[in-house]
Amino acid sequence: MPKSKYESIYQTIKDEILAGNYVHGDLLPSENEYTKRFGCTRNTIRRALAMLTQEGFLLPRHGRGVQVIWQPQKGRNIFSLGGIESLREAADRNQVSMKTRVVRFEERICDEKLSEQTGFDVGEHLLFVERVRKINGEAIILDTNYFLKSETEGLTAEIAEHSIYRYLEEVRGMNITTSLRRVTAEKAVKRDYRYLDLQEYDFLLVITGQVFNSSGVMFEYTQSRHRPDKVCFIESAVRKTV
Amino acid sequence: MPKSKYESIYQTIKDEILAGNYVHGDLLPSENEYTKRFGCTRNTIRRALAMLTQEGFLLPRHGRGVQVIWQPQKGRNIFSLGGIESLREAADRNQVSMKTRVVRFEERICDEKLSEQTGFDVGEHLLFVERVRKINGEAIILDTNYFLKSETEGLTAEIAEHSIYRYLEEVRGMNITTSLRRVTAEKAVKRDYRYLDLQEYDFLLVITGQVFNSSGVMFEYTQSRHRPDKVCFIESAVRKTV
DNA sequence: GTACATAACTTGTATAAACAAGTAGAAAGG
DNA sequence: CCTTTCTACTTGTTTATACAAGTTATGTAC
Repeated sequence: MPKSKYESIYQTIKDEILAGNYVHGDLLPSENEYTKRFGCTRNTIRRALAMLTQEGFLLPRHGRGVQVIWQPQKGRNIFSLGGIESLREAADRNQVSMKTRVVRFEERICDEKLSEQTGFDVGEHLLFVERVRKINGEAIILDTNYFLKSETEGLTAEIAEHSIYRYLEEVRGMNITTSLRRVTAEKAVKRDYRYLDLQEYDFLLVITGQVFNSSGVMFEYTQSRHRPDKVCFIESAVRKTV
Repeated sequence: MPKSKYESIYQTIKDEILAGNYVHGDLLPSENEYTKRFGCTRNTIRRALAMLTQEGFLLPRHGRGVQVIWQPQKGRNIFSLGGIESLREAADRNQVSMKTRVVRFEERICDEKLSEQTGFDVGEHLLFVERVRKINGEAIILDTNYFLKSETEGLTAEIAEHSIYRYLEEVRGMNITTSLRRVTAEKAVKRDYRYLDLQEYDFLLVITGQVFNSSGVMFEYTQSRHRPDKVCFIESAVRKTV
């Protein structure tokens, strides 16, 4: 449950947009109308609207109002880059069935080469998890995670089959706060061919990420390799008018 | 020049981080210290810091302070997905030489199929521009743009060789405000092989975008096809602590 | 009728202030 | 010496208010 006012207002308005209450180009109710409806100040409303703007739902226009520019995408499964969302959460939102198979689950000690790749310190004890994600029956995604061993005590392969994030957040009470992601395209390697239904494709869309918890330590390095026809990543940006 | 206080504070602090005044993990001065330094309220400081957090420079930690988590990347040219930045601007920032060659510059009328792809209305008069970008001598990027003809009167092939955005903003006084971007990986097609130095690669990292001006009309559809070894896109995200 | 001023909206920026909640170190107690 | 308590910090949320600036429609003067 959202704990703050602006978060619950954000969620409410977002739900209304996703439900199709507004068509592309419509103006939202004005900020003042929202203050009456939600019983709060303009600041709080503006904060919620700013989040939705950041995510590409809205286009505020000085003096006129706030326009809804969201339109549902079709064809590919959409994973928004705009927020930290686990694959499980994204799959639920896209209403697709996702099955996870853990193919490797072992402890590793970070060496020079791995440190270069992941950003962990040499000698650090890591938990290495490799998972295949089946979406609607097809093996589409190969997920590789390195977790800081010390922060993931109690994590089992069985839990990894479901949602690791849910475990870390709900059971261990960890707060995942910030992540940095890089998007690249890469040639398929042996492991991709071995585990994924690549069809005619010999390349993958790769999302690499470092995740920080609220203690400020980087506790996860992730690589997510996607068959390119089934996914796309969306992002919105707001240019500072110079 | 930044017109608002929070923008100039944002720029000042960002410059200090990029200049290397703080190393990975350092705490920034507290918000209260910044209010004294910049002579403004905490809200204004927080707004500037929020932007830097959004871009992945900072990790604020409740009760402790704001940690700098930025570290310079190496290897690939980085194009941040976090802001609307033209290729020319990104190239300047990465200090690489970029040459642009216009290979097509013609008027088109939007038909059914093009409308499906770009989101423009059928019958709309469009300006179609195709450009090859050479970075450090290699043809790396194939750029395809469809502009609303009515909004780009006076645009010539010669201007397109430089920066279209600079022209639109400085000469035509247009404000580019919001863009929606999709990231995918796609198989190379004939035109890619014809115009780009693809080397052994047979696929591309593709960024597709719709750009809205401050009048709220979508006035540009962009597709940018990149040889995958030379670029990567980075993005930061902040998870709402549930 | 057309042009211009005006009024009533809208969003954008900034200040000021209060309290909540997390952190860390000093002080006090055993 | 160790533990607990308190205090002084930090960031996080929210209210209230004021004014700036862009848009639109209305009404007035010509």
